[in-house]
Amino acid sequence: MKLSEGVEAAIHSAAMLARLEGGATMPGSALAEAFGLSPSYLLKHLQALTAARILESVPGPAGGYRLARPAETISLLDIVLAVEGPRPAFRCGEIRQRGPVKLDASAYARPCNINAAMLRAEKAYRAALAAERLSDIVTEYETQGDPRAVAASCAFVTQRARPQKSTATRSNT
Amino acid sequence: MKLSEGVEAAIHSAAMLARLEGGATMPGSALAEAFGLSPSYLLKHLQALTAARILESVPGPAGGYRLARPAETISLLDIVLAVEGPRPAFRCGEIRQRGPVKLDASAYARPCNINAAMLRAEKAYRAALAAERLSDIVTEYETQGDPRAVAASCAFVTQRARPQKSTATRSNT
DNA sequence: GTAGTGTTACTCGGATAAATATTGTCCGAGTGACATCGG
DNA sequence: CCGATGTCACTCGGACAATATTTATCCGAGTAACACTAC
Repeated sequence: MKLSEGVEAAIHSAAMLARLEGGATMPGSALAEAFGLSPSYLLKHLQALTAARILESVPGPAGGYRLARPAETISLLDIVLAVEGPRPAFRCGEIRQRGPVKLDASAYARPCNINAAMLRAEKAYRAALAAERLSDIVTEYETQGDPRAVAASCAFVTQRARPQKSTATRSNT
Repeated sequence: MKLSEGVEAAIHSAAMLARLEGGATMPGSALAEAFGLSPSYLLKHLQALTAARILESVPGPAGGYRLARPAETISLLDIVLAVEGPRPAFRCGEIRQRGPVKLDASAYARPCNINAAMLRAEKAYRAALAAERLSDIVTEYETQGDPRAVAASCAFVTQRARPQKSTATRSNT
């Protein structure tokens, strides 16, 4: 039972993107720099999130990624499934039928008890993941997190964010 | 989130061993044959279960494996942890500290919110797995399972089981 | 007939290769911003 | 001075290796049963 390493990066990226405002975007390279990851690899997971309709990608200069839905409607389960795939962790291979004893197919009509038990547990896992909303994660972080870390990440977001339609301050030339 | 293939084999093997009576044992080769698996590979997982004090191994002829504890005290969590390892699926790499922003270590004293959320969900998963006792699995199987399949597996167990101290029937000779 | 003894076959155990999935990297296509040129 | 246009740099997207984990296999150590021999 090993969870992909990229899940952590995906959740952190989504949490940072959730702090953007007004449809602003942030390039994947900035996210990779924020977490000390190789940009090319993080892109792979961001693409998976985009394919799952969790993120939106804006191409071109001043482009980047942005949440496709409000953070309130995104759960950790959505992110995990997008990165790891929708298949359950325990996949019953029906080894009970592979023995030397050959029975009629009707004898295996009932699902495997062991598979059912494992899926029950996994259902509880997914329910717990679904209960963890991205908005709660961000709120909890901004509220209970260390003020210095929050300020630093907020500054990073402000610095690297790309407004939706070049509303840049343009202080100088 | 992919669960090892051997977990299924381990649980099925444990469930079959739970149906033995009076300290009888069953060799790993019989278990492998029952599920159509390569004996050498199944042995690896049975060894893991033995190392975790879930199974007992009896060497020599007429030897084999046997539950080390009553089935009521064995949960699916025990088996999963024995095969997959005790480490949690989500392992926080503290990527929040790997960014270019260097803060004092005290800023990261509080645990990562994302890690905490993932561990909460995994805690629910483990609790659900711990609630699934091996004895319940076996009872449910014998009660609600297809009678033909139950009879066949019971016959297999009776045929391949090795009594504890050669109490063989010795009908002829 | 009984006890002792050597052999034998069967078991588990750990160390060793192959296959697969994950991780990491690279290059190409697309797009909007910017500078330049013309009116 | 304003607009159109061409160039460019930056972005994402998918295809290609390297590594780690999982899967599968083999060979060796140990043990108790079995057969044989001696008494």
